[in-house]
Order: sequence, then C-alpha cells, then structure tokens
Amino acid sequence: MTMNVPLRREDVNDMSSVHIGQTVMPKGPARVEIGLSAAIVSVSRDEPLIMCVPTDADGETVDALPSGPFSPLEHRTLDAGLRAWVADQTDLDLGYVEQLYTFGDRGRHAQPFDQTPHTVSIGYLALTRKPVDADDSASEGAVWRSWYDFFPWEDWRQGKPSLLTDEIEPRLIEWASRVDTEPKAFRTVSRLERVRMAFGFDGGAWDEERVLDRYELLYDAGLVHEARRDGREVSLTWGALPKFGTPMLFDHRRIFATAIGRLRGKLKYRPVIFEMMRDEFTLFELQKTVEAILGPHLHKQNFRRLVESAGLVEPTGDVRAKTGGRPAKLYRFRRDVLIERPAPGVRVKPGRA
Amino acid sequence: MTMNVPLRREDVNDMSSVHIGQTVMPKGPARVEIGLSAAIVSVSRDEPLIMCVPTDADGETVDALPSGPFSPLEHRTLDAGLRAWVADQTDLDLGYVEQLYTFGDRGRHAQPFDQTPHTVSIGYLALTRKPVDADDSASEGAVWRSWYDFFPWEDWRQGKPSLLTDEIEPRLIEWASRVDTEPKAFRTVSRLERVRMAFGFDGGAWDEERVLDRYELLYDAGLVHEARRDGREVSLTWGALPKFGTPMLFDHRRIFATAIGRLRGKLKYRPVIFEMMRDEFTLFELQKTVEAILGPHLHKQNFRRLVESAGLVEPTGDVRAKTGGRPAKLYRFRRDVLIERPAPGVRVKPGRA
DNA sequence: TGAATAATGCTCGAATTGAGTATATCGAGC
DNA sequence: GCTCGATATACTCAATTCGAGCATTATTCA
Repeated sequence: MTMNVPLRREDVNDMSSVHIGQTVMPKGPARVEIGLSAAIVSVSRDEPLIMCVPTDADGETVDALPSGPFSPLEHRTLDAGLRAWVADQTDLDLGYVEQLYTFGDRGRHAQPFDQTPHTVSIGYLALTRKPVDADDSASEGAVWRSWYDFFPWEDWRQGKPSLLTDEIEPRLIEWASRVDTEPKAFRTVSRLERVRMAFGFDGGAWDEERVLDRYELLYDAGLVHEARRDGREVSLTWGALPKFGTPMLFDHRRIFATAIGRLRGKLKYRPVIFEMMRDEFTLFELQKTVEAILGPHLHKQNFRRLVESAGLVEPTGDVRAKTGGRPAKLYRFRRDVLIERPAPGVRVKPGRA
Repeated sequence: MTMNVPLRREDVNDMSSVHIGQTVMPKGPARVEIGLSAAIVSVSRDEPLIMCVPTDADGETVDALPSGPFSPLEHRTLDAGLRAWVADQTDLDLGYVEQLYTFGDRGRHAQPFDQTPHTVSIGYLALTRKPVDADDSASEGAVWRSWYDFFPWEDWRQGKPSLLTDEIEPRLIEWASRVDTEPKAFRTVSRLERVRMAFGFDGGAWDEERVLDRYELLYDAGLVHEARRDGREVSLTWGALPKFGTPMLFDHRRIFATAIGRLRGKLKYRPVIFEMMRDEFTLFELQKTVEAILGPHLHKQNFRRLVESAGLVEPTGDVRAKTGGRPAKLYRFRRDVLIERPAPGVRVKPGRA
C-alpha cells in the first residue's frame, strides 16, 4: 500500500496547492464565490406559487429568486446563510428548507468568464404557507408569481398544453436531428433519446418529475431566453422565437426547475405537502394542493382513502361549512406517521431471511 | 412594486459586496474553497465496496475518499473537476456519477477555524464495475474496502447487528435523555424523536435509507471518532468508547453515509444497479448485488418476476454453467426501459381528468 | 320545498404482491 | 447410467391494493 503525501496547507490564503493524491496542482488565482438561492414555494387558491424578487439587470427588470453570496464569516452554515438572505429580501421566516443541487458550470451567469470570480450556485427548495391572502407583494418588492408563468409547458391542468405540440415539439425534433456539435465526453445518449425521455415522445410517458431535464433540453436547444442571453448558438432557421416562459436572472430558472421536480417527487414519499397547508384543512383542500403541484386530477374518493388509510391525517372534530354543499370534515396532519412509517412508498421490500 | 439596486460587481477579486436585495453586505476577506469528494461504489463477491485512498494525517493513516479542490481555471465543471481528481488518484474511469450534497458547516474538517479558508464540501456518488478481481489495490495506493468496515451498524445481512442492541442503543437513549445543549433554532424535534425516527425505536421501523440520519446522530452524540476529533463534547460517563466503525478523513464518512442512503433509495426507482453489473449476468447474481446494497434477503421467485415483468432485462440466449445446479440463463439490461417507463415505482398516480 | 352542489360511503373487478409448491437440469459419486 | 444434492426456473393461490364507478348524506339557494 503506497502512502500519500501528508496533508497540509502551504498557503492559507490561496487555493490549496496540496491534496490527497500524489500529484500537486499548480497554484492559481482561481477565486470561487458561492451563491445561495431559494426557490420558495407555496400554494394559494389552487395555484402553485414562487417567490420572486424583481431585479434590475442591464436596464431591464428580471425576476430573481431570493439569493445572496455565502459569507463564511457571517454565516455559520450554508443553511443559515440562505435563511439570512431570504429574511433580508422577503421578510419570510422559512420553515422547511431542503438543499437541491450545486451548479458550477461556467457561462450560466451572463458574465464575462475571466474577470469575475467563478460563481458556484447552491439551490434550495423552501416550502411555506402563504402568509396573507393579499394577492401579490410579500414585502419590499418580493412578489408571488405562478409557477407556470415560468414553465408554461409544465401546466397540464387543462390537459396537454398546446404550446408543447405547436411550438416546442417540432423545434426540438428539428434540433435533435441536427448534428451534435458539443463534445459528448460521457453518457452516450443521443439528442433524440434525451428528447424522448424528457418529453415522452413516441412510446415514452410524460414524467412530471423531469422538469429539470426538460428545461435543460430547451436551454441546450437554444429555445429559452437564458440560452440566448448566455450566448449559446441558436438555429438560424427559427425566426423570432417566443420566450417560452418568463426568463429569470442568472441560472435561477434552472434552480427553480430543479425545485419543482424535486417537490413533485418528494410529495410521493414524504409528507412535505403539509408544510404548505394550514393547521386545519379539508381533504379536498389537501387534494387540490397536491394537484396544483403534480398536475393532473386525482380520483377524489381514492385520494381520501389513500390519505386516511395511510394514517397521514386525523379528524379534528370540526367541520367547514359553506363548501357549496355538504360541510367537510376538518383534518390535521398526524405527526406520528413520521415515526411509524419509514417512507410511505418503498419499492423492493425485504422478505424473510 | 419596489425596484431593487442594480446588480453589479464592485470588486471582482473579493467576495461580492452587492446583492439582489436592498441591503449591502459588509465586505470581508472571507475566502471559500470547494472540495470535491467521490464515494465510488462497487460490488464484488456479494460485498459492497468503497474506494479509499489511505492518507497520512497527523502521523496516522486515515482512509479518505478520492478528492481534491475545485479549480475553476482548470475544471470546466464541478463534474469535470471530480473526474479529474478521481482519475488522478485511482486510475478509474468513472461512468455513472451523481452529485449528492454540499456540506458547509464549520468544524467538520479538523482544522482551526480562522486561519484556513473555509471549505465547502461537495460529495458525489459514483458507481462502477469492479475492474479486476485482484482483491484490493486498484492502483497507486487506492484500495477497495467493505462498506461495513465504516458502518457496521448498517450491516443487517445476518440480522440485526448486536452492536446496535448492545452498544449503540443504550448510549443513544442515555444521550437523548440528557438536556439539549445546542440551540435548536429550527425544527422542533427532540433528541428522542430523532433517535426513534433514525434507528426505528419503539414503534418505528428500520429504514435502510436513513444512513446519513443515523451517522449524524452518532456524530452529535459524540459516538463516532470524528466527533471527538472535531472537538465535540462527549459524555464523561462513557469510559473508553469503541470506535463504532473505521473513521475517515475530514467529513468523508458523512459523504459516504449520504452515498449509501442515496444509492439504497435510488435503486428502487431507477435502474442504477446495472451500472455495477457486467454486461451479462444471471438473475441471481443481480439479486445478490441488490441484496449486498439493501441488506436483507429478497424472495427469489418474486424478485425474478419483478425484474422480468418490469422489462428491465432481456435474455441473451446464453446460459451460465457451473452454478452448482441447473445452468442459469444470462440476461442483459434493456436500455429501452429508460424511455418506456417514467420511473418504475411512482406513488400517487394521476387519474383521469 | 326541491334542485344544485359537495362531501362522504360503499362495492367490485383488475392488478399486484407475498409466499409457497412443483419441475427442470446440471455435477458428482457410485 | 442412475441417484442424490444443489440450484434454476415455472406455476399456483390467497391476500391486499388499486382504479373506477355508483349511492347516500348534508348543506345552500332559489
């Protein structure tokens, strides 16, 4: 067994020049900055919402996610840093927060490459009950917007959006059939295969969780505005393109896409939906909230059977009148399920030894 | 709608002093370094393996994960940086790589707080087929080790490990019943509840995916060696403590724990297991590989029914003789499932509109 | 009072799952 | 070549879950 060089720091103020292996990296002035961004999500009136901070960039107003740089001197943890920025920009006090992903590719920040420090971007998902019902401004300029302003192709509440059939699919197919220009170092998946998997073309099913895959594909194909902003080449055969959803600052729409996908997935095996419900709710309100996030309609009777038999909720004893019909029983979340069930929904279950 | 300050950079060589909100952060010399670490996993002879790089730290040999700092000038993406470090330290050419989590808390690196740059650590999971069968050294000092050297309490292949009942559980209960010293800013979950959820005490079930929860709990309770190394207080009533698994450098065991949990979960809804199989395999070999990762035994006949009916594999036509009995048919992975099925195993399925 | 509107309750066949039994095919030893 | 032990593979069956529809109950509003 070979022993490696001892681990030590030669210059504490620069990028480490010693590491665990045997070769030594050349030093460089490489400076890294860490950006923290929160996709804060809520549901109100059956509409899924995202918290946005309108921001001025190059003279235009663009929506941004609440965000700021991580400052290790002031923030004890990444999480704390994020909460501080959010509190600062929105006056919201976050409850449930979950880290999503760390993005580090160059060129996604609409900045010149070599003069600014490289930004690595950590995205978070936060769930919250929408505080009041004043229908937009949350505080000092932060506003709630509908998810589907930014991702119209994800809105299947009225069935498959015509935007997909009419605008997106033909262009994606055209793009997929063009020659692949980027070097495909790893993952030998053709453009067409990517499109088929993400958008469920022939034989494929639409997977509501693949929000990021779809956004990235649209980015790579030059169909979303951010791609053009970042200077990606775009097919000349496409004339003036529609915007395909409202753009966002930097890579914020990418983080947002990650958030939607993660939330849609997580809903199915962890009781996170209750982070967005008030203390008391009817089963139909619960269903509507789930549907706002997942999309298509669920069978009402089966939904209540599922939720009740899974022990996720318990009746409070009260009822809500004025539902337009028979009053609905009120329920609350049963915190104990967290301990009882490992995760409502496991795949391969262990048998007996 | 309030407009925020325009976004710009005042000093490109320091932490940003402008951000999206309205207040301006004081500048600081806060320097951040990004560490990339890979938990490279494989299975051989029904034993789950992790790739380790023995490293000298403070005169002792400690196992580390293949890792190194992210250098934006040399690495185009985080992913590329990780692959470079792994290639450098192990001679492995990674296929499947998945980002796990970014850890940023202070004090997990066994380094003085204020003199070194703060390290933010991005962990990755990589799956690979074990190249040869030479039973350890992979190259230049890198070695394969069993998972359970590091996480003996996760090894349920022979039933519940006595280490849990005899050593861990009593100490955890003792710890949980002591007063909570840390500030519990968010998440009002008591120590006891955490222990019950993670380790499946009374009424709780053992969830094989909660590997990180369990490790973190042992860390917080001061039961794993890294906690003592990082200077966490430990109960004085516990005399000499066993090590509770082999320690690792820095926060590498934490990353490793994240990797195991993620892999155990992902196996159930994505065909990642095939990343660790050879091109041709028998169904029983496949089952043994799954069991090595998940733990308990699966019902043989039902396992094959599940795998076959899900369309995950197709017979090659060949058979493997010398199984000790009837020859076993050989199968290969059916790549098409990736397109056909969204994700084998969804929870709440959409009904009809 | 009676329609309209929801909430809630119940049923039933199809599909999935857990677990067991039965049969096939090899190698080794006689 | 036949039998035994071992393993792979095939088939069966009951219990449970799931998808979908019909039926009943409790309100509001005209």
